[in-house]
Amino acid sequence: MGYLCDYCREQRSIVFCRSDAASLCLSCDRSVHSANSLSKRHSRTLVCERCHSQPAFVRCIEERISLCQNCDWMGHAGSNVSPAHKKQAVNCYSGCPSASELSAVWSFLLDVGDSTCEQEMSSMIITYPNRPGDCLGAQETSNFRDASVVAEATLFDPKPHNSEKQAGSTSSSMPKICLSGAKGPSEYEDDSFYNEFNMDEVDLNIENYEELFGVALNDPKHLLDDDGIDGLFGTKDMSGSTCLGAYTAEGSSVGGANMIQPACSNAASADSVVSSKTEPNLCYTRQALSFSGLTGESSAGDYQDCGASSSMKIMGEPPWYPPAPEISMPSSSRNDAVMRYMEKKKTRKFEKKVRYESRKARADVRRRVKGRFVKAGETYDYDPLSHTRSC
DNA sequence: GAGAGAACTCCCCCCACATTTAGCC
DNA sequence: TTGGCTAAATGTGGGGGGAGTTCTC
Repeated sequence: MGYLCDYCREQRSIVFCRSDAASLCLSCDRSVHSANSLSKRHSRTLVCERCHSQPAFVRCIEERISLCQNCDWMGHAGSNVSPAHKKQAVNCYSGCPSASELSAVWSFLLDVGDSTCEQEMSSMIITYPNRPGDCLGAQETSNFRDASVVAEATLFDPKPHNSEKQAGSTSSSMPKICLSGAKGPSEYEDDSFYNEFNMDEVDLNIENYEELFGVALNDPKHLLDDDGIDGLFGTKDMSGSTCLGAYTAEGSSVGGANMIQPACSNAASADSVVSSKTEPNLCYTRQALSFSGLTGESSAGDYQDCGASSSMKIMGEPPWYPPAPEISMPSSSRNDAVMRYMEKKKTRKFEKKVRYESRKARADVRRRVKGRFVKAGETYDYDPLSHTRSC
Protein backbone atom coordinates (compact mmCIF):
# COMPACT_ATOMS: atom_id res chain seq x y z
CA MET A 1 0.00 0.00 0.00
CA GLY A 2 1.50 3.27 -1.04
CA TYR A 3 0.88 6.72 0.19
CA LEU A 4 -2.59 7.97 0.47
CA CYS A 5 -4.06 10.59 -1.76
CA ASP A 6 -3.07 14.03 -0.59
CA TYR A 7 -6.57 15.23 -1.09
CA CYS A 8 -9.01 12.64 0.15
CA ARG A 9 -6.42 10.77 2.20
CA GLU A 10 -8.41 7.66 1.73
CA GLN A 11 -7.47 6.27 -1.61
CA ARG A 12 -4.03 5.23 -2.63
CA SER A 13 -2.23 7.90 -4.59
CA ILE A 14 -1.72 6.91 -8.19
CA VAL A 15 -0.80 10.01 -10.10
CA PHE A 16 1.38 12.95 -9.32
CA CYS A 17 0.47 16.50 -10.24
CA ARG A 18 3.54 18.62 -10.50
CA SER A 19 1.61 21.89 -10.56
CA ASP A 20 -0.05 21.01 -7.30
CA ALA A 21 2.93 19.10 -6.03
CA ALA A 22 0.54 16.49 -4.83
CA SER A 23 -0.07 12.83 -5.16
CA LEU A 24 -3.64 12.04 -5.92
CA CYS A 25 -5.85 9.08 -6.37
CA LEU A 26 -7.49 8.85 -9.74
CA SER A 27 -10.87 10.01 -8.66
CA CYS A 28 -9.50 13.03 -6.87
CA ASP A 29 -7.23 13.70 -9.79
CA ARG A 30 -10.16 13.89 -12.06
CA SER A 31 -12.26 15.81 -9.61
CA VAL A 32 -9.56 18.34 -8.95
CA HIS A 33 -8.42 18.80 -12.48
CA SER A 34 -11.81 19.04 -14.05
CA ALA A 35 -12.52 22.15 -12.05
CA ASN A 36 -11.52 24.65 -14.67
CA SER A 37 -9.51 25.17 -17.79
CA LEU A 38 -6.40 26.05 -15.86
CA SER A 39 -6.35 23.06 -13.65
CA LYS A 40 -6.92 20.94 -16.69
CA ARG A 41 -3.53 21.96 -17.95
CA HIS A 42 -1.73 20.47 -15.03
CA SER A 43 0.63 17.82 -16.20
CA ARG A 44 0.31 14.59 -14.32
CA THR A 45 1.94 11.27 -14.47
CA LEU A 46 2.22 8.19 -12.37
CA VAL A 47 3.68 8.72 -8.98
CA CYS A 48 7.01 7.14 -8.23
CA GLU A 49 6.38 3.95 -6.37
CA ARG A 50 9.62 4.15 -4.51
CA CYS A 51 9.71 7.62 -3.08
CA HIS A 52 6.02 8.36 -3.51
CA SER A 53 6.87 11.99 -3.84
CA GLN A 54 8.11 12.43 -7.36
CA PRO A 55 6.46 11.86 -10.69
CA ALA A 56 7.46 8.65 -12.34
CA PHE A 57 9.11 9.06 -15.66
CA VAL A 58 10.15 5.53 -16.33
CA ARG A 59 8.89 2.13 -15.49
CA CYS A 60 11.25 -0.67 -14.64
CA ILE A 61 9.81 -3.81 -16.06
CA GLU A 62 12.08 -6.06 -14.11
CA GLU A 63 11.05 -4.63 -10.81
CA ARG A 64 7.52 -3.91 -11.88
CA ILE A 65 7.77 -0.44 -10.50
CA SER A 66 7.39 3.07 -11.79
CA LEU A 67 10.27 5.30 -10.83
CA CYS A 68 11.10 8.93 -10.87
CA GLN A 69 14.34 10.08 -12.39
CA ASN A 70 15.99 10.17 -9.03
CA CYS A 71 14.97 6.74 -7.87
CA ASP A 72 15.71 5.31 -11.26
CA TRP A 73 19.12 6.79 -11.12
CA MET A 74 19.74 5.60 -7.62
CA GLY A 75 18.37 2.20 -8.33
CA HIS A 76 19.92 1.61 -11.70
CA ALA A 77 22.45 3.91 -13.19
CA GLY A 78 23.80 4.99 -9.90
CA SER A 79 24.25 1.57 -8.48
CA ASN A 80 25.15 -1.93 -9.44
CA VAL A 81 21.60 -3.05 -9.28
CA SER A 82 20.72 -4.27 -12.68
CA PRO A 83 21.56 -1.22 -14.69
CA ALA A 84 20.29 -3.00 -17.76
CA HIS A 85 16.80 -3.41 -16.45
CA LYS A 86 14.21 -3.07 -19.10
CA LYS A 87 12.55 0.25 -18.82
CA GLN A 88 9.83 2.15 -20.48
CA ALA A 89 8.96 5.78 -20.44
CA VAL A 90 5.92 6.87 -18.52
CA ASN A 91 3.85 9.49 -20.24
CA CYS A 92 2.51 12.65 -18.76
CA TYR A 93 -1.00 13.74 -19.38
CA SER A 94 -3.16 16.71 -18.67
CA GLY A 95 -6.80 17.55 -18.86
CA CYS A 96 -9.51 15.22 -17.67
CA PRO A 97 -8.97 12.15 -19.68
CA SER A 98 -11.45 9.38 -19.60
CA ALA A 99 -10.42 5.97 -18.58
CA SER A 100 -9.86 4.94 -22.14
CA GLU A 101 -7.72 7.98 -22.75
CA LEU A 102 -5.66 7.35 -19.70
CA SER A 103 -5.11 3.84 -20.78
CA ALA A 104 -4.00 5.17 -24.11
CA VAL A 105 -1.45 7.40 -22.50
CA TRP A 106 0.13 4.59 -20.58
CA SER A 107 -0.70 1.75 -22.81
CA PHE A 108 2.78 1.56 -24.26
CA LEU A 109 3.64 -0.38 -21.21
CA LEU A 110 1.75 -3.19 -22.72
CA ASP A 111 2.38 -5.26 -25.71
CA VAL A 112 0.18 -4.10 -28.44
CA GLY A 113 0.15 -7.51 -29.86
CA ASP A 114 -1.32 -8.94 -26.77
CA SER A 115 -4.98 -9.54 -27.13
CA THR A 116 -5.42 -8.98 -23.46
CA CYS A 117 -4.18 -5.50 -23.73
CA GLU A 118 -7.26 -3.90 -22.37
CA GLN A 119 -7.54 -6.33 -19.60
CA GLU A 120 -4.00 -5.74 -18.59
CA MET A 121 -4.43 -2.07 -18.95
CA SER A 122 -7.25 -2.11 -16.52
CA SER A 123 -5.02 -3.50 -13.89
CA MET A 124 -1.88 -1.76 -14.87
CA ILE A 125 -2.33 1.23 -12.69
CA ILE A 126 -3.06 -0.68 -9.59
CA THR A 127 -1.11 -3.84 -9.82
CA TYR A 128 1.49 -3.31 -12.45
CA PRO A 129 1.45 -6.81 -13.76
CA ASN A 130 4.75 -8.20 -14.67
CA ARG A 131 4.88 -8.45 -18.36
CA PRO A 132 8.50 -8.78 -19.28
CA GLY A 133 7.63 -9.90 -22.71
CA ASP A 134 5.65 -6.82 -23.43
CA CYS A 135 8.32 -4.31 -23.13
CA LEU A 136 11.34 -3.32 -25.02
CA GLY A 137 14.07 -5.74 -25.45
CA ALA A 138 17.39 -5.16 -23.87
CA GLN A 139 18.60 -3.37 -26.92
CA GLU A 140 15.66 -1.10 -27.02
CA THR A 141 15.82 -0.58 -23.34
CA SER A 142 19.01 1.30 -23.58
CA ASN A 143 17.29 3.61 -25.91
CA PHE A 144 13.86 3.55 -24.52
CA ARG A 145 13.37 7.14 -25.40
CA ASP A 146 13.04 6.07 -28.96
CA ALA A 147 9.98 4.27 -27.95
CA SER A 148 8.47 7.61 -27.34
CA VAL A 149 9.32 8.54 -30.84
CA VAL A 150 7.40 5.64 -32.12
CA ALA A 151 4.61 6.14 -29.71
CA GLU A 152 4.21 9.72 -30.64
CA ALA A 153 4.45 9.14 -34.32
CA THR A 154 1.84 6.52 -34.02
CA LEU A 155 -0.32 8.72 -31.94
CA PHE A 156 -0.18 11.92 -33.84
CA ASP A 157 0.11 11.18 -37.42
CA PRO A 158 -3.32 12.17 -38.59
CA LYS A 159 -3.22 9.64 -41.31
CA PRO A 160 -3.01 5.95 -41.09
CA HIS A 161 0.51 4.87 -41.42
CA ASN A 162 2.93 2.14 -40.89
CA SER A 163 4.50 2.79 -37.58
CA GLU A 164 7.59 0.94 -38.60
CA LYS A 165 8.10 3.37 -41.39
CA GLN A 166 7.64 6.25 -39.07
CA ALA A 167 9.97 4.89 -36.56
CA GLY A 168 12.69 3.97 -38.91
CA SER A 169 15.23 1.42 -37.93
CA THR A 170 14.25 1.39 -34.33
CA SER A 171 10.66 0.63 -34.91
CA SER A 172 10.63 -2.99 -35.75
CA SER A 173 10.40 -4.08 -32.21
CA MET A 174 9.03 -0.96 -30.73
CA PRO A 175 5.90 -1.16 -28.71
CA LYS A 176 2.88 0.28 -30.31
CA ILE A 177 0.05 2.06 -28.75
CA CYS A 178 -2.71 0.00 -27.36
CA LEU A 179 -5.93 1.79 -26.75
CA SER A 180 -8.23 0.74 -24.08
CA GLY A 181 -10.82 0.14 -26.67
CA ALA A 182 -8.87 -3.04 -27.06
CA LYS A 183 -10.03 -3.68 -30.54
CA GLY A 184 -6.71 -5.13 -31.38
CA PRO A 185 -3.55 -4.05 -33.10
CA SER A 186 -5.27 -3.55 -36.35
CA GLU A 187 -6.97 -0.65 -34.77
CA TYR A 188 -3.99 1.49 -35.49
CA GLU A 189 -3.97 0.83 -39.11
CA ASP A 190 -6.84 3.04 -40.06
CA ASP A 191 -8.61 6.15 -39.00
CA SER A 192 -10.52 4.36 -36.39
CA PHE A 193 -7.47 4.73 -34.30
CA TYR A 194 -8.13 8.38 -33.96
CA ASN A 195 -11.76 7.91 -33.60
CA GLU A 196 -10.86 6.63 -30.23
CA PHE A 197 -9.90 10.15 -29.38
CA ASN A 198 -12.87 11.79 -30.90
CA MET A 199 -14.35 13.88 -28.19
CA ASP A 200 -17.76 12.97 -29.41
CA GLU A 201 -17.03 9.51 -28.32
CA VAL A 202 -14.94 10.21 -25.32
CA ASP A 203 -16.65 9.08 -22.25
CA LEU A 204 -16.11 11.74 -19.65
CA ASN A 205 -18.11 9.99 -17.05
CA ILE A 206 -16.13 9.65 -13.91
CA GLU A 207 -17.53 6.21 -13.52
CA ASN A 208 -15.02 5.13 -16.08
CA TYR A 209 -12.35 5.43 -13.51
CA GLU A 210 -14.06 2.96 -11.40
CA GLU A 211 -14.50 0.71 -14.32
CA LEU A 212 -10.91 0.90 -15.30
CA PHE A 213 -9.09 1.28 -12.05
CA GLY A 214 -11.52 -0.02 -9.58
CA VAL A 215 -11.48 3.17 -7.61
CA ALA A 216 -14.51 3.66 -5.51
CA LEU A 217 -16.18 6.99 -5.96
CA ASN A 218 -18.68 6.77 -3.24
CA ASP A 219 -16.87 9.20 -1.10
CA PRO A 220 -18.68 12.53 -1.21
CA LYS A 221 -15.30 14.20 -1.29
CA HIS A 222 -15.00 13.05 -4.82
CA LEU A 223 -17.92 15.14 -5.83
CA LEU A 224 -17.26 18.58 -7.10
CA ASP A 225 -17.91 21.49 -4.91
CA ASP A 226 -20.53 24.07 -5.65
CA ASP A 227 -18.66 27.22 -4.96
CA GLY A 228 -17.48 27.58 -8.51
CA ILE A 229 -14.50 29.59 -7.44
CA ASP A 230 -11.87 27.33 -6.15
CA GLY A 231 -10.14 25.71 -9.02
CA LEU A 232 -9.99 22.48 -7.21
CA PHE A 233 -13.56 22.26 -6.27
CA GLY A 234 -15.18 24.91 -8.33
CA THR A 235 -16.92 24.42 -11.60
CA LYS A 236 -19.03 21.46 -12.32
CA ASP A 237 -18.40 21.93 -15.95
CA MET A 238 -17.42 18.56 -17.11
CA SER A 239 -17.63 19.38 -20.75
CA GLY A 240 -14.17 20.76 -21.04
CA SER A 241 -11.91 19.37 -23.62
CA THR A 242 -9.62 16.60 -22.76
CA CYS A 243 -5.92 17.08 -23.10
CA LEU A 244 -3.69 14.11 -22.79
CA GLY A 245 0.00 14.48 -22.53
CA ALA A 246 2.56 12.12 -23.81
CA TYR A 247 6.19 12.29 -24.46
CA THR A 248 7.07 14.28 -27.47
CA ALA A 249 10.15 12.79 -28.88
CA GLU A 250 12.75 14.78 -30.60
CA GLY A 251 12.82 14.12 -34.25
CA SER A 252 9.21 13.31 -34.38
CA SER A 253 7.73 13.85 -37.75
CA VAL A 254 4.67 15.24 -36.13
CA GLY A 255 4.63 18.95 -36.06
CA GLY A 256 7.04 19.10 -38.89
CA ALA A 257 10.06 20.01 -36.88
CA ASN A 258 12.51 18.63 -34.47
CA MET A 259 11.59 20.06 -31.21
CA ILE A 260 13.28 19.91 -27.92
CA GLN A 261 10.30 20.53 -25.81
CA PRO A 262 10.24 19.57 -22.22
CA ALA A 263 6.54 19.46 -22.23
CA CYS A 264 6.19 19.22 -18.57
CA SER A 265 8.81 21.69 -17.76
CA ASN A 266 7.94 25.14 -16.79
CA ALA A 267 8.76 27.61 -14.19
CA ALA A 268 8.19 26.28 -10.79
CA SER A 269 4.55 26.09 -10.25
CA ALA A 270 4.25 28.16 -7.19
CA ASP A 271 1.12 29.41 -8.72
CA SER A 272 -0.77 27.08 -10.87
CA VAL A 273 -2.37 29.83 -12.84
CA VAL A 274 0.91 31.31 -13.79
CA SER A 275 2.41 28.00 -14.54
CA SER A 276 -0.49 27.05 -16.64
CA LYS A 277 -0.24 30.21 -18.59
CA THR A 278 3.42 29.90 -19.16
CA GLU A 279 3.76 26.22 -19.47
CA PRO A 280 5.46 25.66 -22.76
CA ASN A 281 3.58 22.55 -23.49
CA LEU A 282 3.74 21.45 -27.00
CA CYS A 283 0.26 20.41 -27.76
CA TYR A 284 -0.70 18.62 -30.87
CA THR A 285 -4.33 19.17 -31.17
CA ARG A 286 -6.62 16.90 -32.91
CA GLN A 287 -10.09 18.06 -32.13
CA ALA A 288 -10.01 18.62 -28.44
CA LEU A 289 -7.22 16.25 -27.73
CA SER A 290 -3.68 17.35 -27.44
CA PHE A 291 -0.47 15.78 -26.44
CA SER A 292 2.76 17.09 -25.20
CA GLY A 293 5.86 15.52 -23.99
CA LEU A 294 9.50 15.35 -23.44
CA THR A 295 12.19 15.32 -25.95
CA GLY A 296 14.15 12.22 -26.37
CA GLU A 297 17.26 14.25 -25.92
CA SER A 298 16.12 15.80 -22.76
CA SER A 299 18.53 15.75 -19.97
CA ALA A 300 17.85 13.99 -16.77
CA GLY A 301 16.75 17.26 -15.38
CA ASP A 302 14.22 17.54 -18.10
CA TYR A 303 12.75 14.29 -17.15
CA GLN A 304 12.80 15.25 -13.60
CA ASP A 305 11.16 18.45 -14.50
CA CYS A 306 8.27 16.54 -15.79
CA GLY A 307 7.33 16.05 -12.23
CA ALA A 308 7.60 18.03 -9.13
CA SER A 309 11.21 18.83 -9.37
CA SER A 310 10.57 22.45 -10.01
CA SER A 311 8.48 22.95 -7.01
CA MET A 312 10.71 20.80 -4.96
CA LYS A 313 13.63 22.94 -5.86
CA ILE A 314 11.71 25.98 -4.90
CA MET A 315 11.10 24.47 -1.57
CA GLY A 316 14.78 24.12 -1.15
CA GLU A 317 14.95 20.48 -1.88
CA PRO A 318 18.07 19.21 -3.50
CA PRO A 319 17.25 17.82 -6.90
CA TRP A 320 18.86 14.55 -6.11
CA TYR A 321 18.16 13.44 -2.67
CA PRO A 322 18.91 9.86 -1.78
CA PRO A 323 15.89 7.69 -1.38
CA ALA A 324 15.41 5.72 1.75
CA PRO A 325 14.38 2.13 1.52
CA GLU A 326 10.76 2.87 2.21
CA ILE A 327 10.36 6.58 2.37
CA SER A 328 12.86 8.39 0.28
CA MET A 329 11.38 11.83 0.66
CA PRO A 330 11.82 13.47 3.98
CA SER A 331 8.52 13.65 5.73
CA SER A 332 8.99 17.36 6.17
CA SER A 333 9.36 17.76 2.45
CA ARG A 334 6.32 15.76 1.83
CA ASN A 335 4.45 17.76 4.37
CA ASP A 336 5.69 20.88 2.68
CA ALA A 337 4.40 19.64 -0.61
CA VAL A 338 1.06 18.81 0.90
CA MET A 339 0.95 22.14 2.62
CA ARG A 340 1.67 23.91 -0.62
CA TYR A 341 -1.00 21.92 -2.32
CA MET A 342 -3.51 22.74 0.35
CA GLU A 343 -2.53 26.37 0.33
CA LYS A 344 -2.92 26.60 -3.37
CA LYS A 345 -6.21 24.85 -3.16
CA LYS A 346 -7.29 27.39 -0.64
CA THR A 347 -6.14 30.43 -2.49
CA ARG A 348 -6.79 29.46 -6.04
CA LYS A 349 -9.23 31.65 -7.82
CA PHE A 350 -10.22 32.38 -11.33
CA GLU A 351 -7.77 34.85 -12.64
CA LYS A 352 -8.97 38.29 -13.54
CA LYS A 353 -9.27 38.73 -17.23
CA VAL A 354 -7.66 41.90 -18.45
CA ARG A 355 -9.44 42.92 -21.59
CA TYR A 356 -7.48 46.00 -22.41
CA GLU A 357 -3.79 45.93 -21.74
CA SER A 358 -3.51 49.62 -22.48
CA ARG A 359 -5.88 50.43 -19.66
CA LYS A 360 -4.05 48.13 -17.38
CA ALA A 361 -0.79 49.79 -18.28
CA ARG A 362 -2.25 53.13 -17.39
CA ALA A 363 -3.76 51.93 -14.19
CA ASP A 364 -0.45 50.42 -13.25
CA VAL A 365 1.19 53.82 -13.28
CA ARG A 366 -1.67 55.88 -11.93
CA ARG A 367 -1.08 57.58 -8.65
CA ARG A 368 -3.49 56.86 -5.87
CA VAL A 369 -4.79 58.06 -2.56
CA LYS A 370 -5.87 55.17 -0.40
CA GLY A 371 -6.11 53.02 -3.44
CA ARG A 372 -8.21 55.44 -5.40
CA PHE A 373 -7.06 57.22 -8.50
CA VAL A 374 -6.32 60.89 -8.13
CA LYS A 375 -6.39 63.67 -10.66
CA ALA A 376 -3.17 64.46 -12.41
CA GLY A 377 -1.10 66.88 -10.45
CA GLU A 378 -2.91 66.34 -7.19
CA THR A 379 -1.24 65.01 -4.13
CA TYR A 380 -1.05 61.29 -3.81
CA ASP A 381 -0.01 58.79 -1.23
CA TYR A 382 1.05 56.03 -3.54
CA ASP A 383 2.98 56.10 -6.78
CA PRO A 384 3.20 52.72 -8.46
CA LEU A 385 6.23 53.81 -10.43
CA SER A 386 8.34 54.80 -7.51
CA HIS A 387 6.46 52.87 -4.86
CA THR A 388 6.73 55.97 -2.75
CA ARG A 389 4.27 58.20 -1.04
CA SER A 390 4.22 61.93 -1.55
CA CYS A 391 2.44 62.84 1.64
C1' DG B 1 -23.19 22.83 24.77
C1' DA B 2 -24.39 27.73 24.02
C1' DG B 3 -23.35 32.47 23.63
C1' DA B 4 -20.41 36.63 23.23
C1' DG B 5 -16.53 38.86 21.60
C1' DA B 6 -12.22 38.92 19.10
C1' DA B 7 -9.70 37.72 15.19
C1' DC B 8 -9.55 36.65 10.64
C1' DT B 9 -10.96 36.30 5.70
C1' DC B 10 -13.38 37.63 1.67
C1' DC B 11 -15.00 40.77 -1.60
C1' DC B 12 -17.43 44.98 -3.08
C1' DC B 13 -16.76 49.72 -3.90
C1' DC B 14 -14.37 53.93 -4.86
C1' DC B 15 -11.44 56.96 -7.56
C1' DA B 16 -9.51 59.41 -12.64
C1' DC B 17 -9.27 59.09 -17.21
C1' DA B 18 -7.78 56.93 -21.70
C1' DT B 19 -10.04 53.97 -24.55
C1' DT B 20 -13.98 51.86 -26.62
C1' DT B 21 -18.65 51.84 -28.15
C1' DA B 22 -22.95 53.72 -29.77
C1' DG B 23 -25.58 57.08 -31.99
C1' DC B 24 -26.28 60.78 -35.11
C1' DC B 25 -25.50 63.61 -39.20
C1' DT C 1 -22.48 53.08 -47.64
C1' DT C 2 -18.79 55.48 -45.51
C1' DG C 3 -16.53 58.81 -42.64
C1' DG C 4 -16.43 62.25 -38.97
C1' DC C 5 -17.98 63.92 -34.71
C1' DT C 6 -19.87 63.72 -29.98
C1' DA C 7 -21.44 61.62 -25.82
C1' DA C 8 -21.75 57.79 -22.97
C1' DA C 9 -19.92 53.61 -21.30
C1' DT C 10 -16.11 50.81 -20.09
C1' DG C 11 -12.25 49.16 -17.48
C1' DT C 12 -8.01 49.36 -14.94
C1' DG C 13 -5.54 48.53 -9.61
C1' DG C 14 -4.79 49.46 -4.48
C1' DG C 15 -6.86 50.11 -0.32
C1' DG C 16 -10.86 50.78 2.88
C1' DG C 17 -14.42 48.77 5.11
C1' DG C 18 -18.54 45.99 5.62
C1' DA C 19 -20.12 41.29 5.85
C1' DG C 20 -19.34 36.74 6.87
C1' DT C 21 -16.68 33.06 9.06
C1' DT C 22 -13.74 31.00 12.45
C1' DC C 23 -11.63 30.82 16.83
C1' DT C 24 -11.25 31.55 21.81
C1' DC C 25 -13.00 32.04 26.27
